Amino acid sequence: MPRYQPARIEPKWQSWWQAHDTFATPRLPSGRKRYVLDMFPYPSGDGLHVGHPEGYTATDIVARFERMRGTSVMHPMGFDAFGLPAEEHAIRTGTPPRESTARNIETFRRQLKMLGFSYDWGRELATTDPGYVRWTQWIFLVLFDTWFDPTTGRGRAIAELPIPPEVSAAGEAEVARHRDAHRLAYQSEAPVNWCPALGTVLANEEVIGGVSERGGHPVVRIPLRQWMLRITAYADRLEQELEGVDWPASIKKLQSDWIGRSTGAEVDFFIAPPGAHGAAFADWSAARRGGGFPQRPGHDVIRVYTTRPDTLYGVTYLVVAPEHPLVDALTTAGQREAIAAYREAAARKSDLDRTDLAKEKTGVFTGAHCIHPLTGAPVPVWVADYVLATYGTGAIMAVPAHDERDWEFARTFGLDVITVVEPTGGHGHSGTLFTGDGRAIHSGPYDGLDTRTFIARVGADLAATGLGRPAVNYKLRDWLFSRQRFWGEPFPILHELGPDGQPTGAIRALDEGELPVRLPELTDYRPGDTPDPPLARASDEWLVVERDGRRYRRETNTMPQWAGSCWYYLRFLDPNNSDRFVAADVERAWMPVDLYIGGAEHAVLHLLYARFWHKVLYDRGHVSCPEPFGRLVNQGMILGEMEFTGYRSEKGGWVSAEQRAEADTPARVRADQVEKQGEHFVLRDSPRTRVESRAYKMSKSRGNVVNPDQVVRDFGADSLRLYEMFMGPLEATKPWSTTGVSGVRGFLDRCWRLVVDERAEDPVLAPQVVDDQPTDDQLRELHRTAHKVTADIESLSFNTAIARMMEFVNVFTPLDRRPRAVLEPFVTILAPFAPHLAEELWEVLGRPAPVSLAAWPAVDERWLRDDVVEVPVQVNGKLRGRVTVPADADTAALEAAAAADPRVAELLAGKQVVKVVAVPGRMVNFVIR
RNA sequence: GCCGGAGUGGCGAAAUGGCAGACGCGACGGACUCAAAAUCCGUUGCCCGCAAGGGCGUGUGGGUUCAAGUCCCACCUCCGGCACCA
Repeated sequence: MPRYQPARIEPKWQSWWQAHDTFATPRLPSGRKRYVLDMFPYPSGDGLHVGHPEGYTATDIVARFERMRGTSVMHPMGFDAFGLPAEEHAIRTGTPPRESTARNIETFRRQLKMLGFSYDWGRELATTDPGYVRWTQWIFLVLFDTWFDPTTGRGRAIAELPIPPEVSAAGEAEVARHRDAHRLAYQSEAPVNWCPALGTVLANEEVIGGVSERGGHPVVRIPLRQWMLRITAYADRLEQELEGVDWPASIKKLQSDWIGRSTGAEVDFFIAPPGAHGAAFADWSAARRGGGFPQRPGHDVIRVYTTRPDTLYGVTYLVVAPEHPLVDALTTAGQREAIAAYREAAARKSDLDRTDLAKEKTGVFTGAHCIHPLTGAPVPVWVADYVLATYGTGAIMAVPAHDERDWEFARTFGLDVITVVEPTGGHGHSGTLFTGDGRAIHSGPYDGLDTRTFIARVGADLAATGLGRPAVNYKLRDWLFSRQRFWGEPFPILHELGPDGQPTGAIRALDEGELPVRLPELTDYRPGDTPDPPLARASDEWLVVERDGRRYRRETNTMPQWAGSCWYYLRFLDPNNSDRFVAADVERAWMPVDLYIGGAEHAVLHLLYARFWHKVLYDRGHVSCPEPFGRLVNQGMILGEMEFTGYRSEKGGWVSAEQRAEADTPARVRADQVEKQGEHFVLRDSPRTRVESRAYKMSKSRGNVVNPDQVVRDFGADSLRLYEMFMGPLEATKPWSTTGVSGVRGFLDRCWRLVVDERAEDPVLAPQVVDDQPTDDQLRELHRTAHKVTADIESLSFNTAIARMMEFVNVFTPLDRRPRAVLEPFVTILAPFAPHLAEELWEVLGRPAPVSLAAWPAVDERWLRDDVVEVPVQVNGKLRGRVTVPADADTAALEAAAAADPRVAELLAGKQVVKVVAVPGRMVNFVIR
């Protein structure tokens, strides 16, 4: 019976922990605190994937380790439960999303408990809980009540927004409009991918080649009223405050690139009226000289944004985006038809397709010209979709000699190229592409200036003459925050209805006390014929409300899935608080998160959105720190098992992998049918046939998905945990290997036999476990293991920590007398990694449960030092011998001992020793001639 | 195209500029067994050699250094991300 049986001991200790509330966290920490957080999962219908336990085991080891060291540990888990799959399942089957979500959560919870994670389950939450939604909506109201004050760089209450006199003079409604236009949560008409055939709005990634991914129906981009969050106001802080957080440099860079700050200038180009434009331009420039550069461009100019105002003299044409508001006004009669056709084609393409077709530039001449602000020369205006309406001003000045895109466009359409920058130290050939910095030529008064000086000077000159101004732009766009979907948080917003039952355009926020706004009961989740969200079909009972004698219609969009995950780390601290989203003292005591582990797929969006919300809450005084996440680590992906793939021709014969043709079909080859030959694997029976070897991402279609339930059944939860940590570095991508799991299981079996008598009927101590005083060597082994494992957990190097424990077991397994005084501390070291086994061994050793809260062994430095060390002796850098010397032997002693080694002496005989390098405790090298 | 990351035994991997391959898998040999499994012990980078020993070896080519998997330069391959942001 007492073989190591995870199926018996794992459920036993899971129930014990649950019954004893072993991992319950107090409201406030005492002493040192650690907030150890996992990115919570979306509870999909497929259940847990082996990728989940990787990060979860890593944090669990850290949490358990810290607890054993007396740290107050916050280690919660919950579910990111709103989202599309549940809704699509509902459309297919009619099951309400709330039901399928509840079922999926149950599965996830069971699986997470089965793996023995030490979460405080009393803090579990789901983003779909009404008690959670309430506060998500409350935070939305905070965003709605906040404007960004550029003078202080902070968000402030909307009541503090200065109202210009002309606005207050225009009346109450105008003041409201002014406020609405400055809120961090605002409405705008943004283009969306609308698929009439499917009756739904699609995400960009659901549109391929202008048609829907599912069904291949045409998709058009239509403007639709949307909720936006003004994340761009925080762009600078989101970028700059990355400096203070302990994140991988690559993730910081990813975020910084995503924010994409660029500096340059905006310049206005006067639109030449047909006919005599000279005089009009002169008047216009004179007016600008006096009046300055207007805040918003009038209808008489095209405003462009450029990062290279030093190339102004090289402008040969302008381009406006197809959606640019002035296109109609610009287009001449002769070009009207061509422009209309072009714009319609552009509307059919998603942003993704536009960029996909990057090779071939397209565009149409509008027939209009602008006047170059510095030279007065006419410049043709084109419409082309290589210019994005959503970036900068939606219009550019084209400098084909110094911009690759403009260069390609100009070559396609035979437009002029004027060289105005030449590389410093050489002269560029006129009419070629040069995008680097250099020295100005053909640039009037600026000739000879280097690029940087030119940019500064022309910026000042443009500002002085009212023709332009320095400007900053971001790739980051405001966050499109509404979805035309059912399964998300409703907005706590009402739209006022006029006497005719139509919206007046006025909106009002619900009071805090009215939250949460619950989702209405619907029987049908299907999309309709219009882009109206499903909630628009709710009964009037839900939809229409009266407040203060006025009628309102509820907002029928819902929030995107990101909303719930933007602040869950705060709610975990105080999940049942019904007065506040988190109590202030609790927040101050636990925040920020000390260790945050999750997949790299959230490197940009989730982390950026959460940081944005956090900063707004910080500005408004609701949280105490500006950044939510201190140390961030991305676990790597776990791939399927390594596969060998051969190729067969149509006739059925093998084709070597490097010669395969399109028509050849791949075939799985078993590992025992191949062998390595040089760089490649070949078929054993046909050594000239190469086969491909690699591991693939796990996917249902490939059939290489590993199911954690199955692994637990076959090997136990502790084996799964330990294997995932032993596979390699946490952050690396690594292939699954079933034999690897069984190897780790073998180690746990050996741990078991180290302590337990396998031949006895009951779990009793092995006869080898004795009360002997441990020897010095045994203590050395123990303390070194403890020392190494401690350091490795702190650096998240779990694979080497486990290797060290294996060495320990290898040392003690052959011993007939194993001192309890060494085994007991070892069991505590094992506990964070294989907690169920450790609890069972602890019990067999007769110690009071739980080992999970036992003290982590103290390391005695004394046992880390060696008395004697063996150092390598090199001659000319080649290893020629080893000598054993006292650990504290100095350079001279070391050199003498090395020279005395017979083999070394032989090699040195008759040679001239040019130099000796002796590093105490490490090595000796004789350089001879 | 741009930006990351990675290339080390048959495989997963380890290695503050100082003995390359710890640890695990696999393989081979041995003990136990009627036998097998399990377990325990041993061997295992490649080549030459009976051995002692020697040579080669961390994607490729150069460089720095007494000493390079590790630092520098150039290149190749694979993986991931971004992709007309003016």
